[in-house]
Amino acid sequence: MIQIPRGTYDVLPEDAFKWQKIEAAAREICARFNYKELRTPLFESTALFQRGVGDTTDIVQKEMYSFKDRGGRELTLRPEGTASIVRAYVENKLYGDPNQPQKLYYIGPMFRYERPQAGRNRQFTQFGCEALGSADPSIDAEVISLAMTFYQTLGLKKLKLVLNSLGDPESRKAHRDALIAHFKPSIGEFCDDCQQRLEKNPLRILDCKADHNHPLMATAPSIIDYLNDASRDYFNKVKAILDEMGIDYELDPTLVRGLDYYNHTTFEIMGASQGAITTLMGGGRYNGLVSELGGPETPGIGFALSIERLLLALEVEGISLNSDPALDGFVVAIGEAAEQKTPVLLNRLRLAGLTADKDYIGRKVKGQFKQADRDKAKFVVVIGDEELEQEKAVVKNMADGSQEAVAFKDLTDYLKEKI
RNA sequence: GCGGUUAUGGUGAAGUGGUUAACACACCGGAUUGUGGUUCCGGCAUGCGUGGGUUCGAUCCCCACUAACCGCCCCA
Repeated sequence: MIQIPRGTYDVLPEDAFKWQKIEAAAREICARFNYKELRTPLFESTALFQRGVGDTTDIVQKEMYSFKDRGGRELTLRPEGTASIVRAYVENKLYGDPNQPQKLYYIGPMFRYERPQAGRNRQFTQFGCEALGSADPSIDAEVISLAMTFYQTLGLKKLKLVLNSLGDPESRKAHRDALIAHFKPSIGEFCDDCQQRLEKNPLRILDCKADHNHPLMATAPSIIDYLNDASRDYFNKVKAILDEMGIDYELDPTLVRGLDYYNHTTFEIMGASQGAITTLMGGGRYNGLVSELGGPETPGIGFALSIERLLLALEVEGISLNSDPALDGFVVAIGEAAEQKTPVLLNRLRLAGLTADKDYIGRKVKGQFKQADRDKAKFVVVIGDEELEQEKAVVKNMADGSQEAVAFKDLTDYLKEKI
Protein backbone atom coordinates (compact mmCIF):
# COMPACT_ATOMS: atom_id res chain seq x y z
CA MET A 1 0.00 0.00 0.00
CA ILE A 2 1.21 3.45 -0.79
CA GLN A 3 1.16 5.53 2.36
CA ILE A 4 0.67 9.21 2.81
CA PRO A 5 4.03 11.04 2.97
CA ARG A 6 5.52 11.43 6.40
CA GLY A 7 4.38 14.44 8.34
CA THR A 8 1.25 14.93 6.27
CA TYR A 9 -2.30 13.94 7.07
CA ASP A 10 -5.76 13.77 5.56
CA VAL A 11 -8.54 15.94 6.84
CA LEU A 12 -11.50 13.60 6.78
CA PRO A 13 -15.07 14.80 6.32
CA GLU A 14 -15.81 14.64 10.04
CA ASP A 15 -12.97 17.11 10.67
CA ALA A 16 -13.24 19.20 7.56
CA PHE A 17 -16.15 21.21 8.92
CA LYS A 18 -13.92 22.37 11.78
CA TRP A 19 -11.46 23.70 9.24
CA GLN A 20 -14.24 25.46 7.42
CA LYS A 21 -15.39 27.11 10.63
CA ILE A 22 -11.91 28.19 11.57
CA GLU A 23 -11.19 29.60 8.15
CA ALA A 24 -14.53 31.38 8.12
CA ALA A 25 -13.73 32.92 11.52
CA ALA A 26 -10.33 34.07 10.27
CA ARG A 27 -11.82 35.72 7.20
CA GLU A 28 -14.58 37.35 9.17
CA ILE A 29 -12.17 38.85 11.69
CA CYS A 30 -9.81 40.02 8.97
CA ALA A 31 -12.73 41.78 7.36
CA ARG A 32 -13.53 43.50 10.65
CA PHE A 33 -9.95 44.68 10.97
CA ASN A 34 -9.89 45.56 7.26
CA TYR A 35 -7.23 43.06 6.20
CA LYS A 36 -7.48 41.78 2.61
CA GLU A 37 -6.50 38.37 1.36
CA LEU A 38 -3.42 38.03 -0.80
CA ARG A 39 -2.83 34.63 -2.39
CA THR A 40 0.65 33.68 -3.44
CA PRO A 41 2.00 30.47 -5.01
CA LEU A 42 2.88 27.47 -2.90
CA PHE A 43 6.40 27.51 -4.32
CA GLU A 44 8.80 30.34 -4.91
CA SER A 45 12.37 30.79 -6.01
CA THR A 46 14.64 29.29 -3.40
CA ALA A 47 16.57 32.55 -3.28
CA LEU A 48 13.53 34.35 -1.90
CA PHE A 49 13.61 32.35 1.31
CA GLN A 50 17.38 32.35 1.55
CA ARG A 51 17.33 36.12 1.52
CA GLY A 52 14.01 36.74 3.21
CA VAL A 53 14.07 34.23 6.03
CA GLY A 54 17.83 34.30 6.46
CA ASP A 55 20.64 32.04 5.38
CA THR A 56 21.63 31.09 8.91
CA THR A 57 18.20 30.00 10.10
CA ASP A 58 17.30 26.37 10.64
CA ILE A 59 14.48 26.76 8.18
CA VAL A 60 16.82 27.59 5.32
CA GLN A 61 19.68 25.38 6.39
CA LYS A 62 17.85 22.13 6.93
CA GLU A 63 14.09 22.36 6.60
CA MET A 64 13.30 23.46 3.07
CA TYR A 65 11.64 21.34 0.43
CA SER A 66 13.76 22.50 -2.48
CA PHE A 67 13.84 21.11 -5.98
CA LYS A 68 14.85 21.93 -9.49
CA ASP A 69 12.12 22.05 -12.11
CA ARG A 70 12.47 20.84 -15.68
CA GLY A 71 13.74 24.21 -16.73
CA GLY A 72 16.51 24.08 -14.17
CA ARG A 73 14.95 26.68 -11.88
CA GLU A 74 15.73 26.40 -8.17
CA LEU A 75 12.39 26.33 -6.39
CA THR A 76 11.21 25.74 -2.84
CA LEU A 77 7.85 24.84 -1.31
CA ARG A 78 7.16 27.82 0.91
CA PRO A 79 8.21 27.27 4.54
CA GLU A 80 6.44 30.41 5.75
CA GLY A 81 4.29 33.18 4.39
CA THR A 82 5.93 36.50 5.05
CA ALA A 83 8.64 36.30 2.41
CA SER A 84 6.06 35.58 -0.29
CA ILE A 85 3.79 38.39 0.83
CA VAL A 86 6.66 40.85 0.79
CA ARG A 87 7.78 39.56 -2.59
CA ALA A 88 4.27 40.08 -3.96
CA TYR A 89 4.12 43.51 -2.38
CA VAL A 90 7.31 44.54 -4.10
CA GLU A 91 6.66 42.78 -7.40
CA ASN A 92 3.15 44.19 -7.76
CA LYS A 93 4.30 47.61 -6.56
CA LEU A 94 1.71 47.65 -3.83
CA TYR A 95 3.81 50.33 -2.15
CA GLY A 96 2.43 52.63 -4.84
CA ASP A 97 -1.17 51.89 -3.88
CA PRO A 98 -2.83 54.85 -2.12
CA ASN A 99 -4.20 52.41 0.48
CA GLN A 100 -1.42 52.38 3.02
CA PRO A 101 -0.52 50.54 5.04
CA GLN A 102 -1.32 47.47 2.98
CA LYS A 103 -3.07 45.19 5.43
CA LEU A 104 -2.96 41.64 4.10
CA TYR A 105 -3.70 38.10 5.18
CA TYR A 106 -3.27 34.58 3.91
CA ILE A 107 -4.42 31.09 4.81
CA GLY A 108 -2.70 28.09 3.36
CA PRO A 109 -0.25 25.23 3.58
CA MET A 110 3.42 25.65 4.45
CA PHE A 111 6.14 23.03 4.15
CA ARG A 112 9.09 22.27 6.38
CA TYR A 113 11.19 19.14 6.45
CA GLU A 114 11.10 18.39 10.17
CA ARG A 115 10.64 15.48 12.47
CA PRO A 116 6.87 15.19 12.89
CA GLN A 117 5.25 15.37 16.29
CA ALA A 118 1.86 16.35 17.62
CA GLY A 119 1.51 19.96 16.49
CA ARG A 120 4.40 19.71 14.09
CA ASN A 121 3.96 18.48 10.55
CA ARG A 122 5.78 18.68 7.27
CA GLN A 123 2.81 20.20 5.60
CA PHE A 124 0.93 22.46 7.96
CA THR A 125 -1.46 25.33 7.63
CA GLN A 126 -0.86 28.89 8.58
CA PHE A 127 -3.15 31.83 8.91
CA GLY A 128 -1.08 34.99 8.89
CA CYS A 129 -1.50 38.73 8.69
CA GLU A 130 0.97 41.32 7.49
CA ALA A 131 0.74 45.11 7.63
CA LEU A 132 3.20 46.81 5.31
CA GLY A 133 3.91 50.49 5.21
CA SER A 134 3.39 51.74 8.73
CA ALA A 135 5.80 52.19 11.61
CA ASP A 136 3.06 53.30 13.95
CA PRO A 137 2.92 51.45 17.29
CA SER A 138 -0.84 51.19 16.99
CA ILE A 139 -0.45 48.76 14.13
CA ASP A 140 1.69 46.49 16.33
CA ALA A 141 -1.11 46.47 18.87
CA GLU A 142 -3.71 45.97 16.16
CA VAL A 143 -2.06 42.88 14.76
CA ILE A 144 -1.80 41.37 18.24
CA SER A 145 -5.39 42.23 18.98
CA LEU A 146 -6.50 40.61 15.75
CA ALA A 147 -4.86 37.33 16.70
CA MET A 148 -6.24 37.42 20.23
CA THR A 149 -9.71 38.21 18.93
CA PHE A 150 -9.50 35.31 16.54
CA TYR A 151 -8.62 32.83 19.28
CA GLN A 152 -11.20 34.21 21.67
CA THR A 153 -13.91 34.07 19.03
CA LEU A 154 -13.27 30.35 18.71
CA GLY A 155 -13.58 29.97 22.47
CA LEU A 156 -9.99 29.62 23.67
CA LYS A 157 -9.46 30.84 27.22
CA LYS A 158 -6.00 29.68 28.21
CA LEU A 159 -4.00 32.17 26.24
CA LYS A 160 -0.82 33.89 27.21
CA LEU A 161 0.63 36.72 25.22
CA VAL A 162 4.37 37.09 25.55
CA LEU A 163 5.99 40.29 24.43
CA ASN A 164 9.48 41.55 23.83
CA SER A 165 11.40 44.07 21.82
CA LEU A 166 14.58 43.30 19.96
CA GLY A 167 15.05 46.97 19.20
CA ASP A 168 16.45 48.39 16.04
CA PRO A 169 19.57 46.88 14.45
CA GLU A 170 21.83 49.15 16.49
CA SER A 171 20.26 48.03 19.77
CA ARG A 172 20.34 44.42 18.69
CA LYS A 173 24.01 44.51 17.91
CA ALA A 174 24.91 46.21 21.17
CA HIS A 175 23.01 43.55 23.11
CA ARG A 176 24.50 40.71 21.12
CA ASP A 177 28.01 41.95 21.78
CA ALA A 178 27.21 42.27 25.47
CA LEU A 179 25.89 38.71 25.62
CA ILE A 180 28.94 37.29 23.93
CA ALA A 181 31.19 39.22 26.29
CA HIS A 182 29.16 37.95 29.23
CA PHE A 183 29.22 34.26 28.37
CA LYS A 184 32.43 33.84 26.43
CA PRO A 185 34.90 33.58 29.34
CA SER A 186 32.95 30.69 30.91
CA ILE A 187 31.33 29.17 27.89
CA GLY A 188 33.16 25.90 28.58
CA GLU A 189 30.84 25.35 31.55
CA PHE A 190 27.79 25.32 29.30
CA CYS A 191 26.27 22.53 27.26
CA ASP A 192 27.37 21.79 23.71
CA ASP A 193 24.32 23.47 22.29
CA CYS A 194 25.03 26.68 24.11
CA GLN A 195 28.60 26.65 22.91
CA GLN A 196 27.23 26.51 19.41
CA ARG A 197 24.77 29.28 20.16
CA LEU A 198 27.40 31.70 21.44
CA GLU A 199 28.33 32.95 18.00
CA LYS A 200 25.27 31.89 16.08
CA ASN A 201 22.55 33.27 18.29
CA PRO A 202 23.66 34.13 21.84
CA LEU A 203 20.14 35.12 22.79
CA ARG A 204 19.15 31.48 22.59
CA ILE A 205 21.44 30.60 25.47
CA LEU A 206 19.02 32.35 27.77
CA ASP A 207 16.25 29.82 27.36
CA CYS A 208 18.44 26.73 27.48
CA LYS A 209 16.94 24.17 29.83
CA ALA A 210 20.13 22.29 30.57
CA ASP A 211 21.99 25.34 31.81
CA HIS A 212 19.00 26.95 33.39
CA ASN A 213 20.62 27.17 36.83
CA HIS A 214 24.01 28.44 35.81
CA PRO A 215 24.81 31.61 37.81
CA LEU A 216 25.63 33.56 34.67
CA MET A 217 22.04 33.15 33.50
CA ALA A 218 20.57 35.39 36.14
CA THR A 219 23.12 38.11 35.56
CA ALA A 220 23.01 38.01 31.78
CA PRO A 221 22.46 41.36 30.06
CA SER A 222 18.83 41.92 29.13
CA ILE A 223 17.84 43.30 25.74
CA ILE A 224 15.66 45.81 27.50
CA ASP A 225 18.73 47.52 28.91
CA TYR A 226 20.30 47.81 25.49
CA LEU A 227 17.42 49.40 23.63
CA ASN A 228 18.41 52.84 22.42
CA ASP A 229 16.06 55.74 23.08
CA ALA A 230 14.08 55.42 19.88
CA SER A 231 13.58 51.69 20.32
CA ARG A 232 12.61 52.00 23.96
CA ASP A 233 10.17 54.77 23.18
CA TYR A 234 8.57 52.71 20.44
CA PHE A 235 8.19 49.67 22.66
CA ASN A 236 6.68 51.76 25.46
CA LYS A 237 4.06 53.09 23.09
CA VAL A 238 3.11 49.60 21.95
CA LYS A 239 2.76 48.46 25.54
CA ALA A 240 0.71 51.53 26.45
CA ILE A 241 -1.79 50.84 23.68
CA LEU A 242 -2.09 47.19 24.67
CA ASP A 243 -2.64 48.27 28.27
CA GLU A 244 -5.45 50.57 27.26
CA MET A 245 -6.98 47.90 25.06
CA GLY A 246 -7.04 45.66 28.10
CA ILE A 247 -4.84 43.03 26.50
CA ASP A 248 -2.73 41.27 29.12
CA TYR A 249 0.80 40.33 28.30
CA GLU A 250 3.91 39.05 29.92
CA LEU A 251 7.27 40.60 29.16
CA ASP A 252 9.93 38.10 28.27
CA PRO A 253 13.30 39.57 27.40
CA THR A 254 14.43 36.13 26.23
CA LEU A 255 11.73 35.91 23.58
CA VAL A 256 13.63 35.81 20.36
CA ARG A 257 12.06 34.78 17.13
CA GLY A 258 13.75 32.24 14.91
CA LEU A 259 13.74 34.21 11.71
CA ASP A 260 16.43 36.73 10.88
CA TYR A 261 14.15 39.51 9.75
CA TYR A 262 12.66 40.46 13.09
CA ASN A 263 13.37 43.67 14.98
CA HIS A 264 11.52 45.84 17.46
CA THR A 265 8.31 44.23 18.71
CA THR A 266 8.22 40.45 18.85
CA PHE A 267 5.44 38.39 20.36
CA GLU A 268 4.06 34.92 20.80
CA ILE A 269 0.78 33.56 21.99
CA MET A 270 1.06 30.41 24.06
CA GLY A 271 -1.90 28.10 24.58
CA ALA A 272 -2.94 24.92 26.31
CA SER A 273 -1.22 21.89 24.87
CA GLN A 274 -0.62 18.27 25.76
CA GLY A 275 2.99 18.18 24.76
CA ALA A 276 6.04 20.35 24.67
CA ILE A 277 4.72 22.52 21.88
CA THR A 278 2.68 25.38 23.25
CA THR A 279 3.37 28.19 20.82
CA LEU A 280 0.17 28.90 18.93
CA MET A 281 1.21 32.05 17.16
CA GLY A 282 4.42 33.94 16.55
CA GLY A 283 5.14 37.27 15.00
CA GLY A 284 6.97 40.51 15.06
CA ARG A 285 8.10 43.60 13.28
CA TYR A 286 10.42 43.39 10.29
CA ASN A 287 11.35 46.85 9.20
CA GLY A 288 14.23 45.95 6.91
CA LEU A 289 12.64 43.12 4.96
CA VAL A 290 10.93 44.99 2.14
CA SER A 291 14.10 46.80 1.14
CA GLU A 292 16.09 43.60 1.57
CA LEU A 293 13.83 42.04 -1.06
CA GLY A 294 14.28 44.90 -3.48
CA GLY A 295 11.50 47.28 -2.53
CA PRO A 296 11.61 50.75 -1.05
CA GLU A 297 12.45 51.19 2.62
CA THR A 298 9.14 50.06 4.15
CA PRO A 299 8.27 49.04 7.69
CA GLY A 300 6.29 45.86 8.24
CA ILE A 301 4.81 43.71 10.94
CA GLY A 302 2.93 40.46 10.99
CA PHE A 303 2.15 37.17 12.63
CA ALA A 304 1.53 33.60 11.61
CA LEU A 305 -0.39 30.95 13.45
CA SER A 306 -0.93 27.28 12.88
CA ILE A 307 -4.40 25.88 12.37
CA GLU A 308 -3.16 22.46 13.46
CA ARG A 309 -1.99 23.78 16.82
CA LEU A 310 -5.19 25.73 17.20
CA LEU A 311 -7.14 22.51 16.76
CA LEU A 312 -5.00 20.82 19.41
CA ALA A 313 -5.55 23.70 21.82
CA LEU A 314 -9.30 23.57 21.21
CA GLU A 315 -9.23 19.88 22.00
CA VAL A 316 -7.21 20.35 25.18
CA GLU A 317 -9.61 23.03 26.36
CA GLY A 318 -12.52 20.77 25.53
CA ILE A 319 -14.02 23.10 22.98
CA SER A 320 -16.04 21.43 20.28
CA LEU A 321 -16.69 23.02 16.92
CA ASN A 322 -19.12 20.27 16.08
CA SER A 323 -21.89 21.25 13.84
CA ASP A 324 -24.94 19.08 13.54
CA PRO A 325 -25.56 18.53 9.88
CA ALA A 326 -28.99 17.03 9.38
CA LEU A 327 -30.86 15.97 6.29
CA ASP A 328 -34.31 17.32 5.56
CA GLY A 329 -35.39 14.13 3.91
CA PHE A 330 -34.42 10.53 3.23
CA VAL A 331 -36.21 8.52 0.60
CA VAL A 332 -36.85 4.85 1.36
CA ALA A 333 -37.72 2.49 -1.46
CA ILE A 334 -39.51 -0.80 -0.98
CA GLY A 335 -39.44 -3.06 -3.98
CA GLU A 336 -37.94 -2.79 -7.44
CA ALA A 337 -40.59 -0.52 -8.90
CA ALA A 338 -40.04 1.97 -6.10
CA GLU A 339 -36.27 1.81 -6.57
CA GLN A 340 -36.86 3.09 -10.09
CA LYS A 341 -38.92 5.97 -8.82
CA THR A 342 -36.87 7.17 -5.83
CA PRO A 343 -34.00 8.79 -7.74
CA VAL A 344 -36.48 11.02 -9.52
CA LEU A 345 -38.35 12.02 -6.38
CA LEU A 346 -35.10 12.55 -4.53
CA ASN A 347 -33.78 14.76 -7.28
CA ARG A 348 -36.94 16.81 -7.13
CA LEU A 349 -36.42 17.44 -3.41
CA ARG A 350 -32.85 18.54 -4.03
CA LEU A 351 -33.75 20.84 -6.86
CA ALA A 352 -36.26 22.45 -4.54
CA GLY A 353 -33.44 23.26 -2.13
CA LEU A 354 -33.93 20.49 0.40
CA THR A 355 -31.04 18.39 1.65
CA ALA A 356 -31.91 14.81 0.94
CA ASP A 357 -30.47 11.37 0.29
CA LYS A 358 -31.33 7.71 -0.23
CA ASP A 359 -29.81 4.25 0.05
CA TYR A 360 -27.49 3.05 -2.70
CA ILE A 361 -26.34 -0.34 -1.48
CA GLY A 362 -29.52 -2.39 -1.44
CA ARG A 363 -30.26 -2.20 2.26
CA LYS A 364 -33.49 -3.69 3.56
CA VAL A 365 -36.20 -1.36 4.79
CA LYS A 366 -34.92 -1.50 8.34
CA GLY A 367 -31.42 -0.77 7.15
CA GLN A 368 -32.63 2.18 5.13
CA PHE A 369 -34.29 3.62 8.19
CA LYS A 370 -31.14 3.15 10.19
CA GLN A 371 -29.25 5.07 7.57
CA ALA A 372 -31.87 7.81 7.66
CA ASP A 373 -31.37 7.93 11.40
CA ARG A 374 -27.59 8.16 11.05
CA ASP A 375 -28.05 11.03 8.63
CA LYS A 376 -30.34 12.67 11.19
CA ALA A 377 -33.06 12.94 8.58
CA LYS A 378 -36.02 14.95 9.78
CA PHE A 379 -38.43 13.17 7.45
CA VAL A 380 -38.41 9.83 5.72
CA VAL A 381 -40.33 9.49 2.48
CA VAL A 382 -41.45 5.88 2.02
CA ILE A 383 -42.41 4.53 -1.37
CA GLY A 384 -43.67 1.04 -2.12
CA ASP A 385 -45.99 -0.56 -4.64
CA GLU A 386 -49.10 0.80 -3.04
CA GLU A 387 -47.75 4.32 -2.92
CA LEU A 388 -46.75 4.15 -6.56
CA GLU A 389 -50.21 3.14 -7.53
CA GLN A 390 -51.82 5.99 -5.61
CA GLU A 391 -49.06 8.45 -6.43
CA LYS A 392 -48.74 9.23 -2.77
CA ALA A 393 -45.78 8.77 -0.45
CA VAL A 394 -45.87 7.93 3.21
CA VAL A 395 -43.99 10.69 4.98
CA LYS A 396 -42.73 9.87 8.45
CA ASN A 397 -41.71 12.54 10.91
CA MET A 398 -38.67 10.98 12.55
CA ALA A 399 -38.86 13.14 15.62
CA ASP A 400 -42.29 12.01 16.78
CA GLY A 401 -42.89 8.95 14.61
CA SER A 402 -46.12 10.25 13.06
CA GLN A 403 -46.79 9.59 9.40
CA GLU A 404 -49.16 10.77 6.75
CA ALA A 405 -49.77 10.23 3.06
CA VAL A 406 -48.70 13.02 0.74
CA ALA A 407 -49.27 13.15 -3.00
CA PHE A 408 -46.04 13.02 -5.01
CA LYS A 409 -46.79 16.38 -6.58
CA ASP A 410 -47.21 18.02 -3.16
CA LEU A 411 -44.14 16.43 -1.61
CA THR A 412 -41.66 19.29 -1.87
CA ASP A 413 -44.17 21.87 -0.73
CA TYR A 414 -45.18 19.66 2.17
CA LEU A 415 -41.62 19.13 3.34
CA LYS A 416 -40.58 22.73 2.88
CA GLU A 417 -43.50 23.81 5.00
CA LYS A 418 -42.82 21.27 7.75
CA ILE A 419 -39.12 21.95 8.07
C1' G B 1 19.64 15.26 12.49
C1' C B 2 19.79 12.47 17.66
C1' G B 3 17.36 9.43 21.70
C1' G B 4 13.01 6.55 23.67
C1' U B 5 8.13 3.93 23.12
C1' U B 6 4.89 1.56 19.86
C1' A B 7 2.55 -0.99 15.22
C1' U B 8 -3.17 -7.13 15.74
C1' G B 9 -10.31 -6.27 11.80
C1' G B 10 -13.96 -0.22 10.22
C1' U B 11 -12.73 1.23 15.78
C1' G B 12 -10.85 0.09 20.92
C1' A B 13 -8.18 -3.80 22.28
C1' A B 14 -6.74 -9.50 24.44
C1' G B 15 -3.40 -13.20 23.08
C1' U B 16 0.07 -17.62 21.99
C1' G B 17 6.60 -20.69 18.95
C1' G B 18 2.20 -25.29 16.59
C1' U B 19 -4.88 -27.44 14.50
C1' U B 20 -10.90 -22.59 14.57
C1' A B 21 -6.54 -15.06 16.51
C1' A B 22 -10.60 -13.61 22.70
C1' C B 23 -13.92 -9.68 24.00
C1' A B 24 -16.40 -4.97 23.13
C1' C B 25 -18.17 -1.16 19.79
C1' A B 26 -19.56 -0.30 14.80
C1' C B 27 -21.63 -2.55 10.48
C1' C B 28 -24.96 -6.21 7.85
C1' G B 29 -28.95 -9.76 8.46
C1' G B 30 -33.02 -12.15 11.36
C1' A B 31 -36.85 -12.06 15.41
C1' U B 32 -41.05 -7.81 13.35
C1' U B 33 -43.03 -11.25 4.80
C1' G B 34 -43.02 -2.58 4.43
C1' U B 35 -40.53 1.45 9.09
C1' G B 36 -35.10 4.20 12.97
C1' G B 37 -33.15 5.37 17.98
C1' U B 38 -34.40 -0.32 23.08
C1' U B 39 -33.87 -5.83 23.45
C1' C B 40 -32.51 -10.87 21.81
C1' C B 41 -30.09 -14.06 18.05
C1' G B 42 -26.67 -14.74 13.92
C1' G B 43 -22.71 -13.04 10.54
C1' C B 44 -18.21 -10.24 10.12
C1' A B 45 -9.39 -10.64 10.50
C1' U B 46 -7.17 -17.05 4.64
C1' G B 47 -4.96 -12.34 8.84
C1' C B 48 -1.63 -9.91 13.31
C1' G B 49 2.72 -2.43 9.62
C1' U B 50 6.38 -3.99 5.15
C1' G B 51 10.54 -7.07 3.73
C1' G B 52 14.05 -10.57 5.14
C1' G B 53 16.14 -14.26 8.74
C1' U B 54 16.09 -18.27 12.75
C1' U B 55 12.91 -22.74 13.19
C1' C B 56 9.98 -28.88 11.28
C1' G B 57 6.61 -24.59 12.11
C1' A B 58 6.20 -17.58 13.63
C1' U B 59 1.30 -12.86 14.62
C1' C B 60 4.48 -14.24 18.80
C1' C B 61 12.17 -14.70 18.52
C1' C B 62 16.14 -11.72 15.53
C1' C B 63 17.44 -7.83 11.76
C1' A B 64 16.23 -3.97 8.41
C1' C B 65 12.70 -0.62 6.57
C1' U B 66 8.29 2.36 7.09
C1' A B 67 4.98 5.05 10.15
C1' A B 68 2.80 7.13 14.64
C1' C B 69 3.64 9.05 19.51
C1' C B 70 7.07 11.26 23.30
C1' G B 71 11.71 14.00 24.35
C1' C B 72 16.05 17.03 22.26
C1' C B 73 17.00 20.77 18.45
C1' C B 74 13.97 24.31 16.40
C1' C B 75 9.49 26.31 15.34
C1' A B 76 3.55 27.52 13.70
